[in-house]
Amino acid sequence: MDLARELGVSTATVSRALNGSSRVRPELAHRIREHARDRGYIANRHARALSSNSSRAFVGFVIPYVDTPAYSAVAAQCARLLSADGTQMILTITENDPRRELDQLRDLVATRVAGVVLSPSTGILPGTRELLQDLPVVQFHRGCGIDAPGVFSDDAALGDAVTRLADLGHRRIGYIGPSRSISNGARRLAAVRDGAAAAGLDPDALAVRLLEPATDHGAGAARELLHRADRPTALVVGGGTLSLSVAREVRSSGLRVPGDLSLVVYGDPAWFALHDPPLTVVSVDYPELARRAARLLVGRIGGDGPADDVLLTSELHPGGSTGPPPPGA
Amino acid sequence: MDLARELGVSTATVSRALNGSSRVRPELAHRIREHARDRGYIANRHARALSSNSSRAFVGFVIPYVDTPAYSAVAAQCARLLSADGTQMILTITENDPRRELDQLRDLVATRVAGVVLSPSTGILPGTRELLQDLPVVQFHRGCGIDAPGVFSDDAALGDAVTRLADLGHRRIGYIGPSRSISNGARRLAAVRDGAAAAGLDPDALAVRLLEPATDHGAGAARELLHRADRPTALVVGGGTLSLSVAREVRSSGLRVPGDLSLVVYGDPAWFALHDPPLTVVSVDYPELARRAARLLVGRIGGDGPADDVLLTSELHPGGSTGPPPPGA
DNA sequence: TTGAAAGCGCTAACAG
DNA sequence: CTGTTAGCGCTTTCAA
Repeated sequence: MDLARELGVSTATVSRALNGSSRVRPELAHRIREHARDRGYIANRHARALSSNSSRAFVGFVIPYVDTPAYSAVAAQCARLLSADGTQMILTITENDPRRELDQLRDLVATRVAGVVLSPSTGILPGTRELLQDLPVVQFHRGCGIDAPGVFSDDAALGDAVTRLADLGHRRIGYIGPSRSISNGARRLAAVRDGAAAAGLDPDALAVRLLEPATDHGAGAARELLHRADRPTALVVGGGTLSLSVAREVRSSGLRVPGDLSLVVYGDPAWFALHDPPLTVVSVDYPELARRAARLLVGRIGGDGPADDVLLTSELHPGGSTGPPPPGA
Repeated sequence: MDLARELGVSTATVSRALNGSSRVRPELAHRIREHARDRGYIANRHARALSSNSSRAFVGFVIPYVDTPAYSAVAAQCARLLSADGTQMILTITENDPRRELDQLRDLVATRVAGVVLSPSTGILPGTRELLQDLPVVQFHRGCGIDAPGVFSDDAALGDAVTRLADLGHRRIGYIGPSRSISNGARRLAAVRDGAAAAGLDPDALAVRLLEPATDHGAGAARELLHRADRPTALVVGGGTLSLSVAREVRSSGLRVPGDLSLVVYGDPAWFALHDPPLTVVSVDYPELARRAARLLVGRIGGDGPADDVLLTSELHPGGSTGPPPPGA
């Protein structure tokens, strides 16, 4: 209104000029924009959102944690990509608590977000499911059973790792990974079992330890496995945070890697290269995962038809931590 | 309006009931809330923000990156703490680009955020400074010259590290850290120099290499230092990402740690414990940093008077990567 | 091409 | 305690 008054035009014209409508005389539009800039005018997004009820001004990004490479990399990328569109990303941490998840989702609906990127918590609530139904959603990293596309890692490289270990002669292979109650836990375990089967090993003969997220850091499971009489000659880990603690536990067990024990971990090869020898790592291209998620969300918001899941190929990044089993075993 | 009609009351009463005003008959209030819940009513935050012009519905969180432990941990904590208040955190990545920073800040002003947590980019723009003036701001990790409190690490442990190395007998100490153009780069260099001086060493005799953020990963600087005729017998690194690449470079140089070279890095001890021997690490309590930042911001928003900077004590986490210099040196 | 005016969904005086 | 009503700052018909 101020601008309109000062320039002797109507608010409608100002609005049109500022929004780049072609239905205003270019010269006038230019003058208005100039004046707005000089005055340091910044349009109120709330008013805008309230008025034109359809906008992609905000999206939600709902994840269990962010202080983990997987999530932080993707959060960063998404915020970056979306901001280019003028879309603001509201970051929300569930800590894997279904109750929080629901509350936060409700808050996001309250700000009428255009869509949501979601990495669901473990025990997703019915109310949450309901909210999600009338919202463009992209699942990411983990899935819950809702009808929305998602971007995931195929985690096939975990299977490759097992196959390769079996080919090296390992017969007692251990696997420590996230619980099956998370979708990616189930997927990773399946990959590992497939890998064993592919090499002619009985999947049920694997020494498997599945852990609830953030409950335990895997050190206990590793210790237990490594102190058994028939301890595995190779250990595969299916989670980033788990990998760190398992690697530490292996170190403190005094076993030599790969002499006594072959070790394959999950996460960022750059960090696991600190280990001596550099660890063999199953990794995913997180920035790419993020790009796909962002693109998918934009598509959903844009009203594109039903989209397919994106399954990114995981990679087995060879290090020096795998070798033949020790002679005695 | 729907709720009001359906219950035969006015919108004002509904609003009051939903906002927990005491000026409505408890029984009625209860009935209204119940009905709202059943209908799945979720109040529009934009309308709310527009109407009651003062709200802490949104805050901005503006940082150069988030896929780095320092920032991701703090982002997570802040989002967590603020969401307890019903405040939504808009995450924004500048990539250390002043232009983006300004744009994003302008967008945040457009959504009338109650305040901003900011880790300024290197060459902050005048326009940015101006925007920041009439906004509750908390600086974090880095500072720019604006009049706003901040939370930082004191980085004094970097100085302790140098002192300790000098006490072990090291005379040629190298330092690789972030450029002085970032405030924490300057602070860390100062800490290192102080540490040298405290041990009776000439600060100017340190072999210092300062790097622009994200331009170079420190490997080059490390290589150069380690291949000099009078190569340092100890190396201190003043940045998390730098530490990783320097550690790798040291590894590939073939020098033994700490036999040939003592090494002190910066970051999360848990990760650097992967190295053999575990590296000595200068670390900061990031969750605590986040808590302080969140608390400070809430204070600012609440209109508390001028607040002081928070300087968190950094810690020297001893590993096995420091020892006396090699006999010959 | 421009203007007048009616909302968007809520809160907050101001009355009663 | 409750209702009426006037905005909050925009966008968007509908006319001109």
